[in-house]
Formats: sequence, C-alpha cells, structure tokens
Amino acid sequence: MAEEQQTDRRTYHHGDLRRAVLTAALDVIRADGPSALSLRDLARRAGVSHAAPAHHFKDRAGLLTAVAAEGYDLLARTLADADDLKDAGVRYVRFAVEHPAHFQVMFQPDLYRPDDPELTAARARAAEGLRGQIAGLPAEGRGPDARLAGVAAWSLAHGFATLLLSHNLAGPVGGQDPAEVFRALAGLLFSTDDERHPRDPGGPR
Amino acid sequence: MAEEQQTDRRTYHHGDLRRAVLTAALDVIRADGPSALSLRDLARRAGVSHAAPAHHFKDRAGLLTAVAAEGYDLLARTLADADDLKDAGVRYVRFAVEHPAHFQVMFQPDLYRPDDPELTAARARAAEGLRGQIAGLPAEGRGPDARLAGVAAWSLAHGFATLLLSHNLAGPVGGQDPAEVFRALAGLLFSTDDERHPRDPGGPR
DNA sequence: GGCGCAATCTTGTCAGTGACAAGATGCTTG
DNA sequence: CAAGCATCTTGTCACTGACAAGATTGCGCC
Repeated sequence: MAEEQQTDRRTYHHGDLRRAVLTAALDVIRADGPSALSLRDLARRAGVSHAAPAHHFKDRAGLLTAVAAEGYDLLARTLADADDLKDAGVRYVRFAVEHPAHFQVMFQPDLYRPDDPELTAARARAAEGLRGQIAGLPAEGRGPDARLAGVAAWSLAHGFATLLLSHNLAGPVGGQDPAEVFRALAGLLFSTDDERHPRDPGGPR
Repeated sequence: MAEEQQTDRRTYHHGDLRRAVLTAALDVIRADGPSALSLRDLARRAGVSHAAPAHHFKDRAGLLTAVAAEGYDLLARTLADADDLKDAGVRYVRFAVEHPAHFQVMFQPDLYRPDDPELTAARARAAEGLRGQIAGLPAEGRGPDARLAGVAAWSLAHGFATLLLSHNLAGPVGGQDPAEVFRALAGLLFSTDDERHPRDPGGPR
C-alpha cells in the first residue's frame, strides 16, 4: 500500500493530497488514537514533504477539525434516512462502529476548532435529524418532556457507542452485533410496555 | 508566579513530587485536555528539573496510567456507597462532573497502559459496585435480561456524562444541576410503570 | 554516631515534532 | 502564451519525550 503513495509519485503535485492525508489520519487514529497523530508521519505516508499538509489544513487542529466536520456530515446523512427514533439510535451506534476515528475526534472538542463554520453547519444538520425523530415520537412513548426524552435517547446511544469503542463492553456484548444489542437496549427505554417486557424476541418493526 | 512551588523550594528533594505532578496534570487536563499535557511543563510547575517526573511515572503513559487508576479508585469508593442502581447512576454522573480530568482519561485507553495491575484492580472494584446494584434490582424493573439492564444503565449514565463533559448538552440541560437532570433520565429507564407514565394508571407487567 | 545504600533529583543530550518563512514548480485562465 | 495562483519543497527554530550519567539526600543498619 505504501508503494504507490510513497515512491511512485513522479509529478510535483500530488493530485489529491488533502484526501490522502485525511484517510491516512483516519487510519492512524483508528489504530492508535488521536494522540498518535503526527503531521510529519502523515506527510511521509503520502510521499510528500513534511510541510505539504499544512497548506491544506493549516495545522494539527485544522486537520482534526476537517475530520470532525466530515464525521458530522456522514452522521447527518445517516440519520436523515432513519425510520424512527429507535432506528436513528441503531444508526448512531453503527456509525460509531464503522467510523470509529471520526467518532472519537468528534466528541473531543479540545482537539479541534469547535467554532469552525463548516463543522458547526454539519453538526447542526446532524442535530436536526435527531430532533426530527423525537418530534415524531408518539406522545405516550416519550414521557412528559420531549426534550428529556431526546437527551435520554442520545445519552443511551452515545454511551453505548463510547463504551463499545473504549473496549468496555467486551464482556457483556461478547461477539454479538453491536447494532442488534443496542436495538434491545432501546427497547428498554422507548417502547410500548409489552415491547418493554417482550415474550418473543423477534420484535415488531 | 507560583513562588512556593517554583522558587521557594530550598531542599534538594521536593517532598511530595508525585502528588504535585499528579495534581498539576489534572489541572492541565481539566483546562485544555490530555493532549495539552507536557511532562516538562508539569516539571516547571512543580519547580523541579525536566527529568524529575520520569522517576515517579516512567513516561507520559505512566503518568496517565496513574491518573486513570486514581480515577477508578475514586469511582469505586463513590459507587460503593450507592443506595440503588439509580443512585449509582447519579453518583456516576456526579463523579464525572467533579473529576472531569480523571473521567476523560479513564475512558481513553490509548492514552495509558490498560494492563497495569493497580489500574485493573481499581477498575474491577468499580465494576463490582455496579454489578452489585444490578443484582439488587427488582425483577420487574430490569426486564428479561439482567446483563442487558446493566449495559443500559451504564450506557445511559456514561453517555450523559460524556455528552455533558464534551459540552454537547449546554442547550437541553441549561444551567440545571446535571445530577438532578440525570435522575429524571434514569426515571425513564428503570422504574415502575406508573413512574414512567405519571398519569397512565394501567400498569401491565 | 556514622557508614553505605537506595531513592530522589539534576544536567546533558538526541531524535522527533509543529509551526513558520521563503523559494520552486506547474496548472489555469484570460 | 504569459501572468497569477495553488501546490509543494527546503530550511529553520523552539519545544518535547526519552534516556544516560552524575549529584544530593534521607534512611536503615551496624
């Protein structure tokens, strides 16, 4: 994988350095966490000089801002297609599992610039998706305070995803599909009461 | 500027350098996150030479391992006094709010050495506290699978705490006491059904 | 009391890093 | 085809973590 990027580049310009650095960064973060990120290392992986990435991302915080923004954008697109609140939660968890590097960075605001316009826009889009699903909840299913229900749903999904990524649920969920486990969890929170104490696990849709 | 720590130390030995470096580290993490940690900066704050901390913590990972271990120990002590599962959740959230630096480090295993014996012991103690509260749950309150109920409770508390610390709940919870807000959240998850639907009289089981 | 040892701290050093400045290269557009 | 600009390179500086070797001191033990 290193060949093409490191040595085969004969042109002065890389072609798509921004994307190359971003994906390399995601690889490193997924493997060793954001603290293992080194701009110079990313430059080496892309086969360019040590100062090349700075032109696309300004500095380290800029790179991580781009990662977070891309993450919020991906999340927003995922949530936009959700059927209901439970499905949105499942998608939230699936997003975290499939894009762990994005997810990790998104929720460590000290790593990037939280006031970046592109990032805040993407984050607003993601939040809008969640808000919509909460508004669509049946009145009996969400308790007295819709805002509280939203915080509860988000907390449950976010906590499950975070614990999963920090390897704290290896015991309880074992080798099962995280999204399916979370579907069961969500059933405990928001559901009709018979769904809450189910007789048959092959639940309704 | 920091007279006592920087200049007034007349003895060759610091006295309690380990504690001094640890608290300085917690200050920095609370203010700017773990990525802003610099061993040399901590040494300066403690008024010792740049290599002094290494003798107590070996390296950066060693320092953060000590922080995480101390965090798990504090958490275990807090959870040990809990009345029930809901109270344990409230204490979990309160711990995160009162010890944000510990909490942040604890759940970023890539920052420290997760197999450190002292740390794993403290973590086991904390987990034991949670497990005990789950076992004490009334059968109707926890659904069909106790393990699932535990994951749900932990996820809810952990997600709420994490979102809180990453400044993602500034809008919804406003200036309210986080612990109280969480108490309401916990009411949505585990409760008798009439507590869950305050007006709804029919409590099927 | 004092000797020796180990813990603690200091000084010195090296490679790696982020950030910045100034120059080289080549695409693009008028 | 020439000017302009985005892209990339080379060079540099202060800072950092890690390690090695020496200085200082507290402490147990005779």
